[in-house]
Amino acid sequence: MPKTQEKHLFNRLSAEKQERIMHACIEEFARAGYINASTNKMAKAAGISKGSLFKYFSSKKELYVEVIDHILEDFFGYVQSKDHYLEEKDILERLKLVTKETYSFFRKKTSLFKVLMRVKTEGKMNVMEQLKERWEPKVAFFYGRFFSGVDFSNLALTQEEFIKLWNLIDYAIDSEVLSELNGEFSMDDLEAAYENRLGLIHRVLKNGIYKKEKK
Amino acid sequence: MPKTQEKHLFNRLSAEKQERIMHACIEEFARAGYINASTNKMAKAAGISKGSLFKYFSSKKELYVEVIDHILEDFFGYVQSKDHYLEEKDILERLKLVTKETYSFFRKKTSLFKVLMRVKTEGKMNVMEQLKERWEPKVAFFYGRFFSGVDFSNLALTQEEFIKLWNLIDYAIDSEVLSELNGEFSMDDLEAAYENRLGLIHRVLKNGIYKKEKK
Amino acid sequence: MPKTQEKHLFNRLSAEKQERIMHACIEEFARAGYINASTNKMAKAAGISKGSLFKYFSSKKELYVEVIDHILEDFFGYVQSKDHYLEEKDILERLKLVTKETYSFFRKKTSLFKVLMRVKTEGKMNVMEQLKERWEPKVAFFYGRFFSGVDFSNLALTQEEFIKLWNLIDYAIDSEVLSELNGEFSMDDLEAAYENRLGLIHRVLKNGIYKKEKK
Amino acid sequence: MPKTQEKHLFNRLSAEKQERIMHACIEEFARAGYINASTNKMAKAAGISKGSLFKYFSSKKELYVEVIDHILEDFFGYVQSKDHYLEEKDILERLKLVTKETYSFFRKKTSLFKVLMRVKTEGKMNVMEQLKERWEPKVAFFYGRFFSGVDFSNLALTQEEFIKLWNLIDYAIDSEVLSELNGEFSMDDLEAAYENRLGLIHRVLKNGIYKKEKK
DNA sequence: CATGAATGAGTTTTCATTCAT
DNA sequence: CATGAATGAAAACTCATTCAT
Repeated sequence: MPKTQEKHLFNRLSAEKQERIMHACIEEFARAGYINASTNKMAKAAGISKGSLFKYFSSKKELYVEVIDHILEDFFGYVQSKDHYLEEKDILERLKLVTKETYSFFRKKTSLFKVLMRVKTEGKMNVMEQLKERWEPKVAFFYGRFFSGVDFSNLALTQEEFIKLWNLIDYAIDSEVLSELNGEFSMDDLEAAYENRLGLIHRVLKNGIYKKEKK
Repeated sequence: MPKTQEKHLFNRLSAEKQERIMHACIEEFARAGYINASTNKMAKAAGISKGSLFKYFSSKKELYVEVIDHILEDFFGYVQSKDHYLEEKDILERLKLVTKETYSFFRKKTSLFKVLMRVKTEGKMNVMEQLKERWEPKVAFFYGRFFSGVDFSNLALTQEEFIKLWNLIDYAIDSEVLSELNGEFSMDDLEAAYENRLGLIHRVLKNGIYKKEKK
Repeated sequence: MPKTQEKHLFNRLSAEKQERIMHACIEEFARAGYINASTNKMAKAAGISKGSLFKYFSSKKELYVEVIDHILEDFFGYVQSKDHYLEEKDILERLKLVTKETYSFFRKKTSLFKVLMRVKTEGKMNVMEQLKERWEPKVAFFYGRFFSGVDFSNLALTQEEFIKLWNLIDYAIDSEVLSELNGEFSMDDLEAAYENRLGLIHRVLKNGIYKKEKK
Repeated sequence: MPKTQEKHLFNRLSAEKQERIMHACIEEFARAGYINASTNKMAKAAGISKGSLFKYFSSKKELYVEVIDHILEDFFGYVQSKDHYLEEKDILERLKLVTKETYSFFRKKTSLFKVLMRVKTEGKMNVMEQLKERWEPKVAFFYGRFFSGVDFSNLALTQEEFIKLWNLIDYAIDSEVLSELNGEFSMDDLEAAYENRLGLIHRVLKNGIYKKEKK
């Protein structure tokens, strides 16, 4: 008795087909957001029938969850593979390196980025509930890696507090950027908007998060 | 004799009815955001006909603008009336006082808060254009007040930078709170979520925004 | 006991007011046609309330009938006052003169003309039934005048046949002109379109389509 | 194997269903004209859902174009199949024959006739633009046939003038008939109304309105 | 298993008509 | 008598989801 029977129908498809479908769905969600995204267009773009799409994912909402999960899998996989930042011991410098990697990942995958930003916006829908279950362990693992080897002795914040702060910063920048950039934006626009804010934030963080130099 | 003749049809309704309609619309916009809000549901909830709703507001977009304007008017009016914070000269302490007033205003008006949070993220729609015209002068006036009498000589940030930072903080907290609290949330939840973050932020700001003491 | 009690409420209004209302209605019907004409706009343009408009005319349809009647009254009155054409004894020449007078009447009253043309188009509605009752006697009277003194001895058609032919010509030109000119048209456009066709028609009326046998 | 894959969804339906839908739409357009025709009523009458109707035809406008195209296809196909009139060399006699065939076609299809009459008068809408593209080549082909073998040497009109005249006659009769017959009319009524006018018209076309001068 | 035609409740908006004041 | 706020049926059109083939 194989225990794959509980698995999604979708997962039994060939990798190529899975990727094709995911790609089509991501593009559509990125283009239009959850509500306005058309499952019809997705099916057409993926070259499958509407019927099949709803066989693979029982509803639009579930599809959304899977799409986001797929993106996160992709992203965390990438970040994990780039761990040269671990050599940098200063936490702020390490943060800058990770941010840079994040850019370089999303630069070629703008659609993924758009979908993720939209998720935050469309928070309400209880989609989020289902997402968190999957999201959190991955995030926890990532944080574990990020902080490994960091010396907290000269920091005024605990690791937990630093994470909380980091989340806030992400949210802040994403949201503000999202409301500044109108719908259509290039990754260049995006990076410019980021740079605009990150300098200030880092300056504030620097003179705040470290213990006051004595004397 | 005021010349109300040119005023909106809506404004001629009894205060009770105006409030009933506004309330219904706010609840619906809070629940679903601009795009998904249903004018049908609003009319039904307000106990008026679809026809009447569109007599009062010529389109869904205009309705949205008026609703938000209504909320802001309400909010800024309240904040303005509470200006004891001006006595506090330290900017961070002053910020805390203002934030506290903000809480106490929105505590009883969770829906207003939700609508405003959504506005920020629905940037795209050209509704925003019309909103900005009305919004910005009010915001500018508010900032003018907030900074009056503040001594910048011991601050490492310009007023402009401070505003930018403040905006980021607002966005950060709003967004994170929004995605943390699922749809239905009490103002207690909200305040708890805020407190959770504000303490940390203020601590970081404190040791960062002031010039390093020499010696 | 005055017998005005059966009369329309409308007819008891001052001549000035009647004219003001009629004018507003005509302009609106001319602008938009029966279906799309807005009774709201009429009332507003006439400076009366919607309620009053529907007191004066029990429905939009009845209003339409009255408006058309008003126009025809106006037109037939004018044509009657210009009877110099009676001096011309040749029927075709007389017809040309009358056509010319028709132009000169409508040139200053394009809206009246538009309404009349539209009536023909929107034939179906049983508005027509009610109209005919009023229309026909006036038309009969007009025809009586038109033919007075005409020598039928050299005509191959009876008076009745000539009238039938005349009607056909009017319909033909109006309809074709209407479908050629797109909604918005000046009286110049209109006259040009007419001239374009009338020459041919007169030639055929005069001689038929075959060449005259020589000799 | 014809490559029908690019064809309309509508064309893939069973002939019976296509006919049922077309019939319902034609009846509705005939009843109410383009603007007032209700797509809801059409769907209901055809026994299909609103959704399906808009799957088959992407908009009301497109539906209208297709309906008219359908009628014209039908009509021109019929006329083409009946070309015995080509044996008649006199143009007026040939015209009579064609007119007779036209009757016999529309006798059983009154609604088709009504729709076509309405099209002519609803000139304004830019629907017409799309229609002309399809209509004109068919009409041109038909005229080409009609005049083939006709001797113009004894005609006082050019072919172009004759066509213009013919159009006028069509418009005249259609319009007058339309306004005479109120909404509901049988094809018998129609033919009677036609006969009533055509005899006169042909007489005038032949000789003009004046008696022939004695030689 | 895959398909895609069919569905119908839903959307925003309009406007002739009524009726309480 | 005059008013004009209120009504609600109707319009064209969309789209996630189902189910017979």
